[in-house]
Amino acid sequence: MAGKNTKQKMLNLARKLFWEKGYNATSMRDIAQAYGCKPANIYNFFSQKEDLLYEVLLEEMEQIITPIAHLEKDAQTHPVEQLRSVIESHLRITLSYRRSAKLLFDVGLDQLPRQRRQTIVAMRDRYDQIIRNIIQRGMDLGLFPELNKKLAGFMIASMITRSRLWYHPNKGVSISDLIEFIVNFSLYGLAGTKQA
Amino acid sequence: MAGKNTKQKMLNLARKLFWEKGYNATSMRDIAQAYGCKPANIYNFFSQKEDLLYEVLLEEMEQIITPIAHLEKDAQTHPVEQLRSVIESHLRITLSYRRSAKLLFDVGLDQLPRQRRQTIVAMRDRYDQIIRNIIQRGMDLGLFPELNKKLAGFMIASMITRSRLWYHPNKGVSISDLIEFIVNFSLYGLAGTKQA
DNA sequence: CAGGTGTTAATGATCGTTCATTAACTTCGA
DNA sequence: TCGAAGTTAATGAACGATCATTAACACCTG
Repeated sequence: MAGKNTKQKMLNLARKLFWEKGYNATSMRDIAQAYGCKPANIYNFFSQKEDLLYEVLLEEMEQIITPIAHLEKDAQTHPVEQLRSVIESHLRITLSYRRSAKLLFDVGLDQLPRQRRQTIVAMRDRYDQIIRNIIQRGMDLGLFPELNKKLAGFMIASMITRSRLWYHPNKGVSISDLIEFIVNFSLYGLAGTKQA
Repeated sequence: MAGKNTKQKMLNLARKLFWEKGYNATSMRDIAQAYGCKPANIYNFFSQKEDLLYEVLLEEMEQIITPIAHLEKDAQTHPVEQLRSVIESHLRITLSYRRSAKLLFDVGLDQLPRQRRQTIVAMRDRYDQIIRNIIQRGMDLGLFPELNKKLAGFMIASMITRSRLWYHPNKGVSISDLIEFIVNFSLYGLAGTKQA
């Protein structure tokens, strides 16, 4: 009855702890204690610790990609508006666990076996591709000069991803402010950067 | 006799392993094996594993800051040239261990006790301050509009830092190319971003 | 001989995981 | 409707592995 609920609850606690303390630094005992049970009990719902990590990373990527998947091939919307959508969506998800200061993603990927890692990496690649497509459309419209799409995409993603490390709310900069800042910075950066 | 040499050699191997595998994933056995000795032997030169980490992070920060320390108060050089210096210096050091894919810095800081962590963080803050000062000079000269220096500094540092994760040489983009790209991207981003 | 360098072995801690067992609750056939 | 059977969730204890670290002891060189 409460089964599905229990599992999701455990997963949520694991996600919280993973982000706060890192994957390896979070023990099954930690997760059990947070839930209020014994470590062994978690194995009724997840067969390995790694399963928890995998589901966390998978859900994270799905949250990031789903809202912008339609931008993969969208010749209608203005590229600038598309870029704003991507940045806003990604940044809001990134900062939704504001308390955390760990880049779970970077470290956690290595803990997964090859197949699972490839699944996640494929999603990340798809994210990168969406950004590059948008930039390409901007170039086609003459909004940006010819430039290296890959590099530009990495720059934008880097600014978003690392904000998790330094951003704190209630310091005069709202998330909306930050979105606006990165959008502007990116647009002008793109517009001015003429290089392969 | 070979004492100083031995210690430095161990430290270099530890640095290499820390960057490649991460701090916690690197055991004293790993370091000992890399050097060709037993784990206990390392304790003749370092009293704790943490000492190795501390020295690695300290040297890293010194390498980053020393070449640009004079830019903290330099009213002579053109701000654009100053920014280029910072980006070039930081990026070259960041990519000097190209093989590594771990952001040792982010994860490693938490492993240090408060005082040591504060030492490192103070150096990082000083780095941030240098960038902000440069941006301020650019604003004073009217090169950039009034903008949030902190945010802008974080953006630039983020692009540099994360390049360690994705950059691979021999893929058509040289380090010089990348420097040029980030400099341009930053300059135009700064020039166009009018926001607090 | 003295001291820096090495070895072997052990310590205590923590980790992920497994196991047998139990309690509560649901299901279902007679 | 009653009770056997099955399922789910929780428990405490233990296993084997690995970790950083230390102690006791040998070696070699000056």
